Amino acid sequence: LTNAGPIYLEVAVAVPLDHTLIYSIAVDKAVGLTPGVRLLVPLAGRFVTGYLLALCGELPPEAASVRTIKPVADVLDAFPLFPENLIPVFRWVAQYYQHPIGEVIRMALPAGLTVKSGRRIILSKAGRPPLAEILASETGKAFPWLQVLLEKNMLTAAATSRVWRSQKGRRLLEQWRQNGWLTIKEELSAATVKARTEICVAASHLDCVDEFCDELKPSEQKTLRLLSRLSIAGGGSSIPRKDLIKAYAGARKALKNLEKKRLIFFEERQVYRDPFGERPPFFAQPERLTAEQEDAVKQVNPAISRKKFSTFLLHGVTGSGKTEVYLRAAATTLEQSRSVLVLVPEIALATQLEGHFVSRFGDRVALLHSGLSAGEHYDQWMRIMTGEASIVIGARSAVFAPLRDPGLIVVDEEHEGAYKQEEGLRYQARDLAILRASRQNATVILGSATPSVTSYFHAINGKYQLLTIGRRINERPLPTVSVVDLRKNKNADGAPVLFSNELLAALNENLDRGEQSLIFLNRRGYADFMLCRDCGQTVQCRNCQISLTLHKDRGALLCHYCGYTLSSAVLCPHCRSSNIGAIGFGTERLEAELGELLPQARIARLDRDTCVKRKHYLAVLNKVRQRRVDILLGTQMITKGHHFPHMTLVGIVWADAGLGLPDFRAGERTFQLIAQVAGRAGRETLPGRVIIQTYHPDHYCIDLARTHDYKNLFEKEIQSRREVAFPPFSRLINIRLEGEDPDKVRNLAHGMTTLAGKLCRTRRTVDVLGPAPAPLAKLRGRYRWQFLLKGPDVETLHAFCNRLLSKARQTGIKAVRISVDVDPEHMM
DNA sequence: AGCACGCCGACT
DNA sequence: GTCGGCGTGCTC
Repeated sequence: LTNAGPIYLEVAVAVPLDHTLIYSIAVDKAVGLTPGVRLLVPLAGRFVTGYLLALCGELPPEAASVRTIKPVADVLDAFPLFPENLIPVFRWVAQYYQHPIGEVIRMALPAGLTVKSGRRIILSKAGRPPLAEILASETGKAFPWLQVLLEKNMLTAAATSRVWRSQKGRRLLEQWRQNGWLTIKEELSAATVKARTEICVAASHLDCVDEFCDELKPSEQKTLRLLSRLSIAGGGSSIPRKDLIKAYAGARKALKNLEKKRLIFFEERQVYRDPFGERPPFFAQPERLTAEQEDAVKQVNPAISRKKFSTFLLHGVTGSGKTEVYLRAAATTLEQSRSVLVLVPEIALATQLEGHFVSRFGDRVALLHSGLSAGEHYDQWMRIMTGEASIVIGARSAVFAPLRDPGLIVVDEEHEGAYKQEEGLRYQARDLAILRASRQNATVILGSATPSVTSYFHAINGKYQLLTIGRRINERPLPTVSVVDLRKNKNADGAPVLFSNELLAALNENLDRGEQSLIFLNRRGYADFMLCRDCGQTVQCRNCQISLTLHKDRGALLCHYCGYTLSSAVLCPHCRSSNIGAIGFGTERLEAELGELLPQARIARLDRDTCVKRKHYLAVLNKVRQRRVDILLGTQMITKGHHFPHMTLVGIVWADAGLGLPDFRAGERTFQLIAQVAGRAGRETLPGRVIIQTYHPDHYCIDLARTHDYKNLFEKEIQSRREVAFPPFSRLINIRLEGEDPDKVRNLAHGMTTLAGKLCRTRRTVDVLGPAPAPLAKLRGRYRWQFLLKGPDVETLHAFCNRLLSKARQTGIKAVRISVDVDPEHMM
């Protein structure tokens, strides 16, 4: 380098800033610095984590106006955490979803890697304050944390940060420091996740162990032989010390001696925590493919070999063997020395697919999902980053997996709502999969038995290539579906029933035959709500104004949105009556009632309440597989991905539960749900049967689900979308306002909508819908309003949205938080 | 986010 | 008059 000026770095800081910042670093410190490493950078009087995006030799023009370019404080990584070619993807995501880029990167990376500066209070040994005296005084009452300080002699970083935030607390601390009573230690909050290492042993001369043995003690001989045997079996790699000691207790001492004699040496090696927990079941490769599978593979594989971006929609009925197509495509991709990313909608779901991939590709598979501990997540991430794992299976956030060169991205069950993140960065992982593939010249396979209307629309219009598998493996017929009208099923006092006579009779028959049944309900908890039988009011959450759900296990009423909990032994909050009871139904109530109706049946329940632990979930599924369960009862969770050969009956308790939701996709969702549950019935040699209970037997979604008629459902839905110009005929942005003052929020919502209306008149292409109170009008103590922007494409909407927000900011936005949801899926 | 700066009410 | 509350704007 001719000039010795500093190197400038473009850094995305992990705070809500919508642009990147420029820092400097001395040339000698920049040696080997690559984009993708974390940096510690000064920002407004503190230190925060930043991600290095780019290096440049001279000051970029956009930073010319900056008063002082600060030098980075530290380089936190020796190796990058993500490949450089992901950076354009991060930039795109930040732009498209209108989210700060540093936050985008932070959420893409494994949790626990963000460092920032903090403070800790330590009481001095000398010159102690008269604490006991102070505690009894006014000061003591004002600062309850003084008690902790007296007992422990220090405060944790978290506690200190709380004290520091209040001016009074800060002032007190500063004063005490001047008195010499305490020290305020400025330190970095340690990153919570680190690589785990273990000590491994390797022999210095592996091939001639016997030569040395004569001069060694028996224990040393034995240890050396054991080491050489294991080492050869492991392909010459070093062996964990603990494994040797486990195999031969005398190895501990012998190893020390052997090291002194220079016959072995120790090394520290990074180990990966095993995320699989229980090993997934083994699946053999099928001998042959069906004609339709063959056809799909023949179209996908050449596309993968071409190494150009292309998207396939694989529409295959349940049980048609889509997984085998994924596996063949994955094998082809690996042959090209490229890697594979497989997205699945939920953690629980991964097991089945994971089993197939592990059976076929062994330890080249890495798993990424929220069920992993922070350490496991980090380990998997690093296995992917180093290229040790070339196949990644993961939930939503795995779309950011640090694969250098993905050649294939599979999105299984692409219609699933779980691909949309509904908090913070509101991204659609399926859409991002396609975007990432387009940037990295990869092939995408979107797989589903019930594709989203939008994806299918793109497929028949040539944007994607449509692959259809209409027949199930071995020509197994689809289950017969019957619909039961719940309106005609009431018990003696006119109350609705949970189990119609038809469903009960079928359950009984199945029990007699020794076959398994599945009962599906789209609800959680014991009951929907508590109803006062005197005044007719329900018990609602005081924060969210929605009905509380009764959990009999805990004897508690629970708000499923904010977690507010109340004892279930309540009086009516409106009229103080004690004549109050549960109404509606959830899985717990179903379980209880079913237990009474069919006392001889072995019943198991799976829903999010029982599924917090993945281990428990796997154990229940195993019980079902081993036929130690007659009836499996559950929510969404049980609707997909599993394969139970003896499950021949599926009952859907209340099929139209979702039809009333304020959502233009409600019809599509209901159909998908029914079709997915029905697909669980009769997947092996036994024929399957489905019974749908509903209050709307004539609704087209229910009727078309009965006849497994996806094409017709699509036609009906696309027709109505066209009429009202909803996606895919337009794009949407939902703007949410929330704040503690209901009037301020409502006024701003109206003000912004009026403003948007005025802007519309100049730009005819955008429509404004609303404002309306959000369906959850009050959540976590905050009032919420929203309005929709509808336009021909996202670019137009972005531009419109930016103008609207900047105009609104000029007028003033006070005490209201505005968040933007691009391509909203749920209007909650 | 979280820090500095700046503007208003309640105290010495 | 100052102290301390919180609201606004900027961070390289």
